[in-house]
Amino acid sequence: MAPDRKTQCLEDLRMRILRQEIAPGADLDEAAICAEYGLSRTPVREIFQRLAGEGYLTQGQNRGPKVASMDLPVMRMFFQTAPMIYANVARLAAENRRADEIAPLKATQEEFRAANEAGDAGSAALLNHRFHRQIGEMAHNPYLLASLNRMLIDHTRLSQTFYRPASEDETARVRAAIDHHDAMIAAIEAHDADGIVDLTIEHWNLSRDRLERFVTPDPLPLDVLSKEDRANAV
Amino acid sequence: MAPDRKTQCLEDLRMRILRQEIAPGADLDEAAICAEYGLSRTPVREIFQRLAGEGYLTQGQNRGPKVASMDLPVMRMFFQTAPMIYANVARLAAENRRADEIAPLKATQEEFRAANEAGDAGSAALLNHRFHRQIGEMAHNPYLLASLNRMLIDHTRLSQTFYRPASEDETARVRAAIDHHDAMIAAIEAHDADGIVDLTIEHWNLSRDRLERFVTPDPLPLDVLSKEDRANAV
DNA sequence: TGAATACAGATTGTATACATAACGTATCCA
DNA sequence: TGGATACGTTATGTATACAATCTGTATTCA
Repeated sequence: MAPDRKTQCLEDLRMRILRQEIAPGADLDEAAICAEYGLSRTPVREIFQRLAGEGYLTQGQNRGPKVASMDLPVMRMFFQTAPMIYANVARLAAENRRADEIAPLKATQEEFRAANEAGDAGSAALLNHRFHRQIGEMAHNPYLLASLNRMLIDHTRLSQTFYRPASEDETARVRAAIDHHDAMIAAIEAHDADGIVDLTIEHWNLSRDRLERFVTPDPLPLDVLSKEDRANAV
Repeated sequence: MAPDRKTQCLEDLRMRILRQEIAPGADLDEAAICAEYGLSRTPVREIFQRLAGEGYLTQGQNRGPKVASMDLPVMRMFFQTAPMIYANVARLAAENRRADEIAPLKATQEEFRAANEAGDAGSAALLNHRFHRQIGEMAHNPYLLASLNRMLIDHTRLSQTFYRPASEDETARVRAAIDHHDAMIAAIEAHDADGIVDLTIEHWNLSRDRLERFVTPDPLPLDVLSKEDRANAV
């Protein structure tokens, strides 16, 4: 069916951007995507418009779409803004959630847990994204949801770099994140607004630590490279 | 030129929605707009996509675009969320504004002042919108800007109902709002973050009072309608 | 040699024709 | 008379052809 291919294309692009399979700043080849999904230009361009509206892409005049960049000033804003948005969204979710929204959240969490146990880092990051987006929807606040969704795009893209196979230390952090999610579900279900704010801050701090650890890793030992090695290294 | 008509159409639609010339919840007639602006369906549909991304419209499957509605639950969220977003955006604007962004803001403010002095309520509301959007851009925070722009859409639409010719009392409030803007410009220019937060909260409180006054007006005097009048009134 | 310009190819924007799906209406049958 | 169904109309989605714009390259002239 035609609409299936279109939906497929839309979701694929979102996923490929979130997984950094298409890098920030890269521009998309309209013709190639048309060919890949067997769609004509019209629906593909519509998809681009939509993704631009969601913050995945940027579009210039007479210029192909580019994947939204993640430069330093924006990253600073990300770290500055995230806790406020996350905490407020979480509070509203606990206050305003509907009963029928709990089950889908739990389902996502189980998939998230399974992906982590299977060591599938890419899927885990995507499921983490879905988990937090679902909480965002439970807040029933369209204004904050707009911010949240944009933050999650960048958060997930950043995560791609560190959800990958890692040390024993990192596995412990992943386990902690999973536990946070479980506790957050319970708090939302119990309408515990204050509880989920604390949990969210804690969860954010964990995530921020991992991100910072990636951005500023331990420096290389100073004496590892001999003079010859450096000469060969270019 | 063709791109002119397209830009014109885009901006006209934004304006007509903000002024409530097209009511919340109303659906747009694609064919009529094509005819009105001499455009084919393709660019018009592109405009719809764009406006949907910005939050002016909502689009369903196999269903024409509708102007974003403003129902009670969303309005509650509006009042709950606005001060937080406005205050934080203002703070960031004071911290991050570039020198060349001050002049355009002042220009808008002068237009705003002129529109108010001319008694042009509709234009004043639109210029107020532009003023606050410019502050949003000066924050250089794409995440919060997404929230802010959505808030401003609804804020401006709500304003339409009360910027109209009013009592002496109301003119005083308009003057206060203008003064706030002047003070806000000065604070941003001086990088006075704390100052602009206070100003923004004050400005919001003024706006909120006017909105609440409109939503819950003074009740009619109980003894005005005689029994006969009431009989005729239905 | 260097810069400017003109051209060719590719990319993006627009118009139109066609396909498909939703909607209202009228007709038919129980 | 009530409801259901079939049909025609309208509206929405898609494909394709054409127009305009941009980009890189080669050629020309100072």
